[in-house]
Amino acid sequence: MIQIQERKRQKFVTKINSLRKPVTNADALVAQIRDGILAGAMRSGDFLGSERDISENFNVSRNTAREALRSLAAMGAVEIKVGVKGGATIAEGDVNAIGETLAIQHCLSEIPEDGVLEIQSVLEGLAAERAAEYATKEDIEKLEMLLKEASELIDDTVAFSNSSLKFHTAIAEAAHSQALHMQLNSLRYVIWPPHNTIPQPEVAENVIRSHRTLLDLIKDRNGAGAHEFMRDHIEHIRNQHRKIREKGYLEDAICC
Amino acid sequence: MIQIQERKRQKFVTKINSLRKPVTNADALVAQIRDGILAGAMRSGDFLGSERDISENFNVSRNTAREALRSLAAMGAVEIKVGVKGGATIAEGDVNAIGETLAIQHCLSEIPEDGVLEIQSVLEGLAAERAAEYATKEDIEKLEMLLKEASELIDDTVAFSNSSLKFHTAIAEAAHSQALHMQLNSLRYVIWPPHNTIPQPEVAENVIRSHRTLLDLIKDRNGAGAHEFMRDHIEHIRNQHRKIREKGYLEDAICC
DNA sequence: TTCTTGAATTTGTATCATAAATTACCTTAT
DNA sequence: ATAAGGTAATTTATGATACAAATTCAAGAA
Repeated sequence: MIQIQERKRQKFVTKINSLRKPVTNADALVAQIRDGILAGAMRSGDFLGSERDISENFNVSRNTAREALRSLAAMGAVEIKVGVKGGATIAEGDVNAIGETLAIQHCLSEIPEDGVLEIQSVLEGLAAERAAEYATKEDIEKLEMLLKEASELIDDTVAFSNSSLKFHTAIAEAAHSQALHMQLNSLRYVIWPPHNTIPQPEVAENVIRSHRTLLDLIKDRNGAGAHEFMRDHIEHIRNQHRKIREKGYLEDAICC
Repeated sequence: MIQIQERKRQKFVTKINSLRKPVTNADALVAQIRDGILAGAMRSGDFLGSERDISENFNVSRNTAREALRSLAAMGAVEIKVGVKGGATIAEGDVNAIGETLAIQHCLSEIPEDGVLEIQSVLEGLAAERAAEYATKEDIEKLEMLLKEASELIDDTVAFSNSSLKFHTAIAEAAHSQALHMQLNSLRYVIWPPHNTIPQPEVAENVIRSHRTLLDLIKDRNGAGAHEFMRDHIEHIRNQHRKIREKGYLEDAICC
């Protein structure tokens, strides 16, 4: 059943709400459950009951309850299961949950991609440094494996690009900072998709060499070196994107 | 009316979808409109029609169409208006749209706040640097105004804290990087709320002095100086949070 | 002109009904 | 006793209909 009494962060919550219009019943229901999560009164795995339970507890129709649950599901706040023991439960945290939403916002805001790459440069640099400090044996093995995989895919542009992307993601994971991982994960959705092709295998080989150097720096526990190298790596990509925007084409091809 | 034929970024979209379960009709509808946005086929202001139009175009019930629109609205992808010329339109980008979702994910993921502050330190440092480079006369005036406002609110802890938060936000705006603004805006929701009280007016005066110095550096167009000062400023806060976690209390009080 | 009023449209909400998915339990056969 | 399979119960997914509330717009009154 649903019980929301605690309101530790009432003021914060009020502030968020003031930005919206809490007019409809469905919105009010969303707000109440959202606040319960933000206040810590509801945690991952807590069972909210079936749609029928919720609609009765809040004195709304099942439709309204369903709409509220759809909103919460879109935010990654609840998970909904069908069947006998089904219903809504507070979801587990998911570093990918905001990726979609952020990608949409970037599209609709027409945010200059140079600004995104600037942030990516800074954050990936930090990630490389932390990876050099905190990477486990398993992290290193995974990075070696991905590097090997990429070198075998050097002629398949799409597969190579995806593998290369996984390499960057693995570095973010090796940094062992969930916050960093989540932020980078969302930024990646914004930049990579449109330009993830690599026309020439020579370029791919350059990428492999860069990644090789980076991984060696991480294995040497050279945090400052890894940081600087990664920043240069991303700044190189940033420059190529800049060239594309200015000239409309690119002779060198983009890489990861 | 709704027409989605273009699929420039089919591959990307497929990849996102593969993470989810596109089983229900409502989800399929969400996916189609989301893909339209990501592919650039739908832009802010485009009219999607009324719920009735949508339900007929997609051969689903009004209920299903409504649920899809609720999901899209939760992602900030559409805006819904009531009345004669009402219906759903593709929303304008909103730098605050992801704040709520991200805050929820941070809550549910129980992401260590030290990691968030580390990122904040890096990004706010960058923001201060860019602000020193790109701030307009209006930006400077706004910062001066906020600083004056804060100094008058020195005895009202809550109001002072909010004003101080606005100062940081204004710096992010003065950097004139939408990407930076959006990222910082979302991170702020995570950290500030629980600890936004300042017990002692002396501490508030320290804050004012720090912000004064920072603003002067920005006015002097000293990017490197502003960057370093802001990082120290945030790292100071980060250390105080660390003390709270270790000792369970804090003698100095937290500040912004 | 300006204001009011009312009709038309569209979302918000409720209720009822059916299909599909999932679980739990019971039966049956080996 | 145990495993297999089938059946019933629960719950979401979807659809249909109805009415209330909000909003727009235009016609008509002052």
